[in-house]
Amino acid sequence: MRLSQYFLPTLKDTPAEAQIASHRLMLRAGMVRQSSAGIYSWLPLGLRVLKKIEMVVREEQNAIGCHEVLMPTIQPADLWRKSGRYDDYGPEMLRFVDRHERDMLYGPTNEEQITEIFAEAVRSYRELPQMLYHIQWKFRDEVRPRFGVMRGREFLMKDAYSFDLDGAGARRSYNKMFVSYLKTYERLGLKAIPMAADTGPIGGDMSHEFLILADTGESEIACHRDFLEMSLINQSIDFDGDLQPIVDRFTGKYAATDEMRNLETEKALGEDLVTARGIEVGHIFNFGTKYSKPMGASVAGPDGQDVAVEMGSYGIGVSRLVGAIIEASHDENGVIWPDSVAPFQAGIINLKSGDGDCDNVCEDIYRKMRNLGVEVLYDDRDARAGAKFADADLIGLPWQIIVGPRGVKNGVVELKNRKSGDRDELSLEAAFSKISG
RNA sequence: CGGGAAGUAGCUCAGUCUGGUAGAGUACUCGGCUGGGGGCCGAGCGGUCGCAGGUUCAAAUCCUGUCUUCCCGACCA
Repeated sequence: MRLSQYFLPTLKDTPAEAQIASHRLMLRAGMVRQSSAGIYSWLPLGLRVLKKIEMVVREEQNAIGCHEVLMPTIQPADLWRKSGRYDDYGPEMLRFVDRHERDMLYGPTNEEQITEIFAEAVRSYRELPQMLYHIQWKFRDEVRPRFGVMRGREFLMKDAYSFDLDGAGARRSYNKMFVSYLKTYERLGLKAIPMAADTGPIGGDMSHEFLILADTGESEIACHRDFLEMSLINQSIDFDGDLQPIVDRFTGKYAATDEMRNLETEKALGEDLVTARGIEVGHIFNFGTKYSKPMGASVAGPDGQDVAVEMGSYGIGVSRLVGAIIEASHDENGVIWPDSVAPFQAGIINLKSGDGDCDNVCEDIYRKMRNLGVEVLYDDRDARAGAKFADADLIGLPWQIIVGPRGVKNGVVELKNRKSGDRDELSLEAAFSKISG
């Protein structure tokens, strides 16, 4: 992409309404613009990041045999009356009436919708287990939206739903999702820690929140030091095998959100206790037959008797992750994207646009990188070097190829790594191999 | 929903206390000089001062109402 032809309205000043780092940087980097409180438009750069996160999430869901669907944003109130939640949900649910005087709502979540779809289609235990997910915009009319896209009213969420014949099956589905989430967050460059969550009236130990650590997190958390070292990266996981050992490993040590903390346990941990601030980026939940019973989602079991299916739901806040990743990874100059979600893998900074030699070298690099399939943003604007550096750092290009008269004369380019700040003078070939490497 | 703050040029803000021709920086346009970390000089463009009432000869400024946004708290299946 040539920057001179792109739509990237970066800001030097921080708009007054933005207080926290991710909100400030998303506005300054031209990723989003606020429409009204908690509702945002996504501009090209922000949308690229959103789509990349979405893609990672999608791939990991597909990898465990969860099938993608797409349910509507608008749902009929009757659906929610069936589950009893129409009255329970409160003013967070945006309700309205269509032209035929039917009560409608903008979905804050989709348990009812998916349960109806499932109930209508599945009759036999032989068709179980089943897992379905979608990535869709939701709306919750928060009393007080804040933190930019992290606590918006309209937000993009991946929500998945599992259907099993019995508790043991539900546990297997839950474990699949649990491990899948660990992988997903690692791929997104995040350290996510699963923490036991309040299961409300359902009870049991089958609910976890996934929190990432960031100094500006919304709540205080505490966990065992070992969590900082745990990783699944480079491990091939057999999702059809027994996942309980992995789940046990990630739930065996102490980890608690604000309201779940136990001071005695923490005292006993001593030096091994870590306290930090966290941002919730996912929540998985087993709720048994809470929806399947009232919504009539039952199947014929092996004995021919109908049984209500055991269900679970599994959410990842996709749009929230954009902000969360920035909170976890930025400096005073701008965003530092993990490679997997960076809007562009590399940038070319032409320090002297209009200079024949510099232009030629940049064009050459630009063409070659595109041929190699590298997503590259070429800053071909007629702007000062300083302005180009500032924008490149602001939007967080992981690799920056800096082309100036000095290097061109010597047949080298300068390669800067956004994260480390390291700058090396290299041949073009060497730079390419570093970027792709 | 309780408490607090702010709405003036695209953006960041001054001016409001003490009423009297609408300001600065930045961005943008044009010209010139520049060219390795958000340049310099000059000339321009750009504002129903959130909105509605009221007081006054006169309101960005005082009064009343209202809308919007932000912050703290409560809330966040």
